[in-house]
Amino acid sequence: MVKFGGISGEQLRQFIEKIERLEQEKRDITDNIKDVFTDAKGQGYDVKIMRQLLKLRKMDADDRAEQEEVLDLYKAALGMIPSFEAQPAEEQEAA
Amino acid sequence: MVKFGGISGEQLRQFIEKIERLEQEKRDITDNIKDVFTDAKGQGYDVKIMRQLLKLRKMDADDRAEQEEVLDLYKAALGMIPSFEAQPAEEQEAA
Amino acid sequence: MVKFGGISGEQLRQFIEKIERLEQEKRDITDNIKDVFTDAKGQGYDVKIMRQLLKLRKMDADDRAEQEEVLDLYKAALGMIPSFEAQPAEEQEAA
Amino acid sequence: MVKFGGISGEQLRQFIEKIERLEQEKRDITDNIKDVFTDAKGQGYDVKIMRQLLKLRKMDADDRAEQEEVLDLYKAALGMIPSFEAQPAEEQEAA
DNA sequence: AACGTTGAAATAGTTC
DNA sequence: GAACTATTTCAACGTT
Repeated sequence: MVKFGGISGEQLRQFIEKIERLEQEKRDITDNIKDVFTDAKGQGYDVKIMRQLLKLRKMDADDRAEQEEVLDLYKAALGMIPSFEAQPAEEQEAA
Repeated sequence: MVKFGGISGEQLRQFIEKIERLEQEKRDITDNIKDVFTDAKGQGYDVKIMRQLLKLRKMDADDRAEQEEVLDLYKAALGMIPSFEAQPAEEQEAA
Repeated sequence: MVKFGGISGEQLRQFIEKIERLEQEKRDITDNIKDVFTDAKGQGYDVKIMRQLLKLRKMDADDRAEQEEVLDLYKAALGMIPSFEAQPAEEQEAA
Repeated sequence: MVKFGGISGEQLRQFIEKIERLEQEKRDITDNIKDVFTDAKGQGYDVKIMRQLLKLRKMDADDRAEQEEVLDLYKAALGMIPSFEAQPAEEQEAA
């Protein structure tokens, strides 16, 4: 049921504005993060590697196992398919 | 179930190569676009302004329908709630 | 203290941990937003419509300045070229 | 008679519209690619792995060497920093 | 040619 | 589990 008029409109407005405030905070934090990366870069650190570090740290043991599983699957998929040599530009004759 | 070897590998290879072909086409088109810009520049046109023209026209063409849709919903949902103005930063004239 | 890199490793660690803290804050805020939606839903409001409201208000707030800027440029660049309409789907009033 | 009118406006319009046509073609191809992925998925293939295959095939030998170099660097960065254990949530046993 | 900026593509997460 | 949205990542572009 959608509420119209009176106190309900006021309530909705408060919800909306609260969310907008929170989203603004989120944006601020995103900017802060960007600043930290910029600082680190200025100190000679490689941002790309930093991102990899963060990603790795974010993974707990379970996720990491899964990740390796995916990697294995990928290797399996690649290695076991005879017609796949991972050379994008070359054709080989069918056996 | 992942398929290995035999006809399945062939099928996968065909999917992959099809995608590679399509991506190549995409790259070709990108190059064509670049060429058009180069031509236009050679004719004395300002590429930067051309890009903004394209952006504007895209907004006009793509977003207008969606925007109006959103607007309709907005009006329906909100138009009757007196305490809600929907223009966060601006005042409109009283009806 | 440490044999590799000394202060550098420490410094990197501080950058990383700072980012992790900020990302945690972001996640917290995301959760807060979710909670607000949940509350609003509990009060009978339609979350989907609320999202569209937010979207519209964002467009109003953020894009208006940029849009006008683009528009000015567009007018400048194009206004004098009679054969160029720039409103692909609509007619404008005759001058 | 203004100097910006006439044939110049026409020419600009042609450039713009040509680009718009090319961009549309690009979008069509993107859609085609999506369709191929959907087909492949329907045949039981894992889209994520397919993307990895494509990425790998895209890399020629040089790029792959560079990639491994990056990986090594990452390992170096990670392994040589004693304060980095890459287990964010766990305590490490004292040495 | 590195740099930051911006726009597109991919991934992850959420809802129905 | 399928679609939609949000977030993150990647690549192109102009700039210095």
